Parts: sequence; structure tokens; C-alpha cells
Amino acid sequence: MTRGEARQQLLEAAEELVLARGLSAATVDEICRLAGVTKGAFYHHFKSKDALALAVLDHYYGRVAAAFTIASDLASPRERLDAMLTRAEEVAAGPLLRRGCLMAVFALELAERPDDRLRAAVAERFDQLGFGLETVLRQVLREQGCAPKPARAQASFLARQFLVCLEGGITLAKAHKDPERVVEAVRFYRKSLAAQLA
Amino acid sequence: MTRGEARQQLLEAAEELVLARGLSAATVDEICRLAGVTKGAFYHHFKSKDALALAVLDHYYGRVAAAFTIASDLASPRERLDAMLTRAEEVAAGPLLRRGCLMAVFALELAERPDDRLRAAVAERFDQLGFGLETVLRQVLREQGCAPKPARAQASFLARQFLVCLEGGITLAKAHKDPERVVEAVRFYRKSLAAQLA
DNA sequence: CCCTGTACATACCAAACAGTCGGTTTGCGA
DNA sequence: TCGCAAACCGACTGTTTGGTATGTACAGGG
Repeated sequence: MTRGEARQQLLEAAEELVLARGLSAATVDEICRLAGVTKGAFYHHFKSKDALALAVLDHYYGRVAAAFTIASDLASPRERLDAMLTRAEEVAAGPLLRRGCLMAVFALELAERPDDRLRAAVAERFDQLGFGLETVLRQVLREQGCAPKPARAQASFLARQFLVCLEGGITLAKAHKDPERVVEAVRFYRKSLAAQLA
Repeated sequence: MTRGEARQQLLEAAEELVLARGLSAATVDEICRLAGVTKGAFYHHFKSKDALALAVLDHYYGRVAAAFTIASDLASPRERLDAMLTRAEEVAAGPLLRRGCLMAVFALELAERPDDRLRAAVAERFDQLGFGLETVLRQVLREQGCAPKPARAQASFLARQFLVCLEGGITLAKAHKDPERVVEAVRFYRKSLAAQLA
């Protein structure tokens, strides 16, 4: 443990423990122990446990958003959509989501706090996560014209349902200790999308 | 507060607090306070906080399962399937799921406990909840024959995806404080099912 | 009317909790 | 080489935690 990396260690330890037990069950002492750092270091870098939680949310979201991002140099919207869904399946099968989704944990645990800044931050991240897909979906829907609904609303709706399937899959994967459920859920979304776009 | 109803009061208080803050943040003292009862009553009826959690799970699941159940005297499998999905939309819009899903809270919070009896109980309830739908789906798939996959596996897959959409919808509803997301998710599932059955 | 078990209440405990504070180490510019 | 701020340490505090020990009110059978 060299000087200067305590903050990073704390973020990683906190992420792991929050995913394993939830936010309120992940104690400051335990986070410090896992990070190999003392309480002094903790409260030097974060003014409270809530501040740490917000930082962990950023840290986690950054990696998830990066994992879902694809190179944007593909010609047609349909190709981009296809690439995004393929990537999504890979992410679902990969190690990043195997322990669950930190945003989901926060969402369920912080739903009715008096101060809901953390909850609002989570909601914002969810929106951001769906925005890339929504954009591509809008282009695809516009391209094929003949929309029963306006493309804008329909794209927004379908993008939200991707997050629904992803988070639902993660929840059931955790309940059953079966990470394959996430992949299954993403594949279901892909099929549904194909059917509803055709 | 008359004698004999402390247990029921404790179950209801615990359900409310767990849905609001999660299991570990819902303290025994607070549960007792909300139930209008003392610690003595708590530990008279439940030998530990975990025992209460299991009882709350039963209490909650019973009501959810009842809400999703339909009269089974409808003639054709397709009619039954349709009735189930209509009912599902009603439940999604109703008060029962407005505060979230207790099973999802448990699943995320108890995922990596050394003793995973509670987690296993949650997984079992999820399976039970999907079983009714799975049965009807199998009949519908058999009826229309010409399956690309065996009807058994396909019905099981599609029934799981209902729970995926339901729980995913609930998670995002909590994150955004927008109960309508649950209804949206169930409607998405219904459309997807219609597309993939046709 | 008394006796007994169930249904609670009250006071308490050790451990764990988030957060604090005075002190020590260390990198680094002057 | 010195000075100083940032990084980090670890003992401490007041409160809260799940759980217990002991007592009491009361319904119902004899």
C-alpha cells in the first residue's frame, strides 16, 4: 500500500461491499479494512459515508457507461443498433455485472430518504445510460418511416425497456445466483426489439 | 392496540420499512415503534430479526401471488393468457407494487450472505410466482404447434422474462419515483409476447 | 376463584455504528 | 535543508444496534 492510492482503494472496497450487502450494511469500518486503510484516511478523502456513496456511484457508472459504448463510425443506424445490442450481450456475460448493479442497489435502498440527492443522482445516471440507445433507435425508427407513433416517443419508450430488461435480469440473477439470467434478459430484449421494429 | 394483534402489526410495519429503506436499515426498534409495540412483543413472536424477515417475505408473497391469480374457469389457454396479462397490468398500476417489491429488496441485499437461506427462499418465491404463467404459456405454445424450440423450454424462458420486466420496471420506478414505469414494462412484455407467439 | 400459559412491557447489555481529533509521516517547492 | 501542506494514522466518543432477562397483565379451563 503506497501513499496516494487510498482513495482508489476505498472506492473499490466500497463498491464490492455495497454490491454484496447493500449500502447501509456496508460499514465504514469494514470498507476501511478491505481497502487496507484506516478511518483517518476515509474521512480525509470523504466528508461522510454519503459522500463516499456518491463517489462510488460515479466510479461505477463511469465503467458501466464505458463498457456499453461502441465505436460510432458505423455507417447505418441499423448497424449501430445491432452493434450496441451485441455489445450489451457481451457486457451482460462479462464480469462487470456479475456481482449485480450498484445503481439498482442504491435505487431500492434510497427510495424514500428525506434527502433524495443520491436517489436523484441514480435516476440521472439511468437516463444517461439509456440515451445512446435512444438516439440510435430514433434514427432507425425515422429511417423506416411509417410509424404508428411518433418516432421520438417510441424510441424513448423502447430505450427505457432495455434498462428494464437489464435491471430485471440482474435482480433475478442475484436472487437465483445465476449470472446467465442477465444474458437471457438482454437476448429477450433483442428479440422483442426485432419483432417490434419489423 | 388490543391484545393479540401485535404480530400482524409487526409484519405490516416491517414490510413498510423494508420497502422504504431496505432490510438492514429497517431497525428492530423502528419497526416496533411503527407497530406501536415494544421489543418484548417483537422477540416474543420472532426469535430474531431474520426470522421476522422470513415471515414478512411469506406475508408479502402471499398477497402478491393472490393479486396475480385469476379465475381458472376460462376455456382456452389463449383466453387465460390474455386475462393473466390484463390482471398483471392492473396489479402493476395498483397500490401493491407502488412502494417497490420486497423480494427484489431481499434479493439485492442478501445476495452474498454466508447463510443464504433467506436468499434461497426469495428465489423459490420468484419461481412460484412465474409458474402459473409458465403453465399457460406451455399450453398456448403446444396448441399452436410448429415450435422452433420445444414448448417446455420456450414457456419457461418466456415466463422468466415476465418477472424480468416486472422487477426491472419496479427498480426503475423506484429510481425515478414514477410508478407508471411498472405498467409500461408490463405492457412492453405483453407486446413482446404477442410478437413472439405469432 | 385460582392457576397456568400466552402475550406482552421494561430495563438492560455488549458490540457495533458513524464520525472526531490530535498527532505523525511524507512528498515537494523554495 | 528547511518548512509546510496534504496524506494518513489510530484511539476515542456518544449513540444505536440486535438481543436478553425479568417481570406483569390477562384470558380461559378447572
